[in-house]
Amino acid sequence: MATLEEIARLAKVSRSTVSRVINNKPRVSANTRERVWSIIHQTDFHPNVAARTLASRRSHIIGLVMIQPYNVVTSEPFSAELVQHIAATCEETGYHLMLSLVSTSKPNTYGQIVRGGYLDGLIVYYACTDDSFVSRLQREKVPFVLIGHSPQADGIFTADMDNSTGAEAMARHLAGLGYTRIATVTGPAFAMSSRDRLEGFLKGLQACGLECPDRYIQEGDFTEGSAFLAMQHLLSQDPQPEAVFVANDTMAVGAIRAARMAHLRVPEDIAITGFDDTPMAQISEPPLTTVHQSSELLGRKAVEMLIGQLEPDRREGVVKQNVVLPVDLVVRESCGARLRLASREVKRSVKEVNQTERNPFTYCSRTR
Amino acid sequence: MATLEEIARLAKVSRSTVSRVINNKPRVSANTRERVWSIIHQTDFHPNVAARTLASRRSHIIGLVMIQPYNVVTSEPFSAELVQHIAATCEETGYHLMLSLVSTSKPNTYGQIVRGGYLDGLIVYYACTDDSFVSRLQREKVPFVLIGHSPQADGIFTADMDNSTGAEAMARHLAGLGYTRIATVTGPAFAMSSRDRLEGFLKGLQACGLECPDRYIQEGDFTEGSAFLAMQHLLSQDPQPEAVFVANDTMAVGAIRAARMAHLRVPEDIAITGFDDTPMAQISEPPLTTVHQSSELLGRKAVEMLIGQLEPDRREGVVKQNVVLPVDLVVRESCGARLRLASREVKRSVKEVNQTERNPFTYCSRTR
DNA sequence: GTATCTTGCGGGAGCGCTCCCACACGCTGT
DNA sequence: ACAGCGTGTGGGAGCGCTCCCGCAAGATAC
Repeated sequence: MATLEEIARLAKVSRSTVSRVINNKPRVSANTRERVWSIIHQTDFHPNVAARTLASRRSHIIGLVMIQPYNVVTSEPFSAELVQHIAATCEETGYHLMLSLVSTSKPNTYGQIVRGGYLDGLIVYYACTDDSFVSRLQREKVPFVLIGHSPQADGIFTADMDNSTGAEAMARHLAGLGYTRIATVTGPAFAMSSRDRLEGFLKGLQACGLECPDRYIQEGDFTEGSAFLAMQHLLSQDPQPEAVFVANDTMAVGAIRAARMAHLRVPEDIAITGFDDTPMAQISEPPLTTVHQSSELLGRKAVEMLIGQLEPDRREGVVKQNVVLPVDLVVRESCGARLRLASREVKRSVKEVNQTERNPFTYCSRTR
Repeated sequence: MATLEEIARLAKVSRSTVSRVINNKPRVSANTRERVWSIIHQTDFHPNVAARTLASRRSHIIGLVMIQPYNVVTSEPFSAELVQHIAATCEETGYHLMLSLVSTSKPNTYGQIVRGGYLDGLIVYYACTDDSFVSRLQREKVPFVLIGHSPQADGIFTADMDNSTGAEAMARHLAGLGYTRIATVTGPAFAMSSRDRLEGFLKGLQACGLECPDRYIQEGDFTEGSAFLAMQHLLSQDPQPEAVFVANDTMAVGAIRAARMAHLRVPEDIAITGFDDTPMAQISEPPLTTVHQSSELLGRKAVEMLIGQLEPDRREGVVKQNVVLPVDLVVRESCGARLRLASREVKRSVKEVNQTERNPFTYCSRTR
């Protein structure tokens, strides 16, 4: 494989000049520049990345760290899509993406990944609330962006979906339809997103003058099976809930299955809603009312924020440290209007609170 | 960040000795070895990867190349899982994984990815039948493993699921249940796996003395929507098929939806089967009879085969060039026994052909 | 006319490793 | 006694780049 030296020889210039041409640096005459490029193309020359990295201390590689087993790519379609979009955005911006699965069971991978010094920065997809990894990155001043957020988020860059507002919108939507006994199946407690969704949900209910007793709150782990069990618990309560906000689509499908098994019709006998708007939400029977979040937006934003740190002059506009991306409520058939209509106060409250929203969400009916 | 030099100074030895210790080379006294390791641990030293790569010409990074848009991670859960397992296996074997999405629209990424010379090898996840990328790798003698297979597969390493045998088993299973008018919704024609599945399906029918007229063969593109339309075409045929072999689970769900819309019950009025055994297959109503393939097995095998090429002495046993991994027929509720029983000849044929199988598949009833 | 600046280019010194060779030392064999 | 060998260690060259400095030649200023 060719080297800079060789290209220089062929173009009858020096190594330095070839380097300047390749890196688009000034102080090369148009003539020389063209001659060098032509040789480069002829020989299909690509500079050796290792040498370049060693000399310049920039690898143009960013690492995507996913904590295992929580972020198992496959466990939720949203993660899979996210990876996809992060990879695509990297490719577009001239970076390469290194995929690192960090196991919570053997945390020694930190050194391997970070200290080798060939990653320009990291995107950390960190569902957990524990954050020794994150605080270490912060201490060692490694450039990184956290997907999600952290309790002590001062000084770190984060990009997150607005889980809280999404859940809040859903609670208000259900209240607005006239449901009063509204339960929830949450995600696992260690996940920040679970907490946010629960918090938003409760806040939304409260804004509508409704309450959610503890027995109406069941924890799942984002898998279909866990929701099946959680739902059975909810259905055994007296009185039974009229609507259930399930913290993701996969689990919502499990909840529907449990409802069916108890001979309940959805949405006539019980309303069930999801979160994520995965393809499954459309296919499910009935199609799920859910909260749409854009993995593309999140992925792009995260990469953009990281590159903003790495290349200050490439930064477009002001970069916020903590970005929260808007979500959309998507109304489908899995919850219908209650026969008994919502009380006047609730309606007013729904309307009112919606108007004073910081992160405005749009109601859109996406049916297939 | 520390360097070898510094460690050497602290341990009162030379750079060379530290290097020998780190790389586990012989000719270092136990005493020195221990002293050096202790310093390394104390300082949390990790050798600079770029320098190492430059000097040794081995990066311990392998690239996973996925052709876009066909291999969109998200489009099928199987791909997402595969990526996951490849990444995990790399991590375990001391390699790192670089994720490269190659767009078919701008094929110039080849140089970027391969010619930079910092990838030890590639795993190419290449669903397409076109293979300019592959033949170029072969020409330039880049070590790689192809997931799937290629028409001119001589001299290249491939790992693939036994799509053909899986589809064949499914055809025989349906025939054995007494169905005679069996149709299929195929995957896109450009994908090798689509072709293999169709081929195996037809072969299986033939072995049972059944035929599949062209109008019973509809092409989909592995998405739910495409199968919905394809199924509507099939249902408009006269006579209607009694059973439909759909080339993946996602599409099978779409086919069921179309059947329902035509007021047909599954499996009573029409049997529908899938392929892949994704989580959806269990959740679907009714649960899908499908073909299980292990993304873990495939991912591990591919990495293993690549490392076998990169490090001949690490190779365990004989390495086959073209590995075909077995699949399992999984019987669930989406196809039942036909009222009219299978003819004696068909039964005999099913039994007979199953016994002479090269890649034995197991029948297992996985119900939830 | 000399002094100063600009533009275009070349050469040298690294970046932090690996790998080869040299060399000192203790051991065995004749 | 000395050659021959294996073992532990150090030093130098080099991997293929980038980046700094130096220098020639022309342009501009006084």
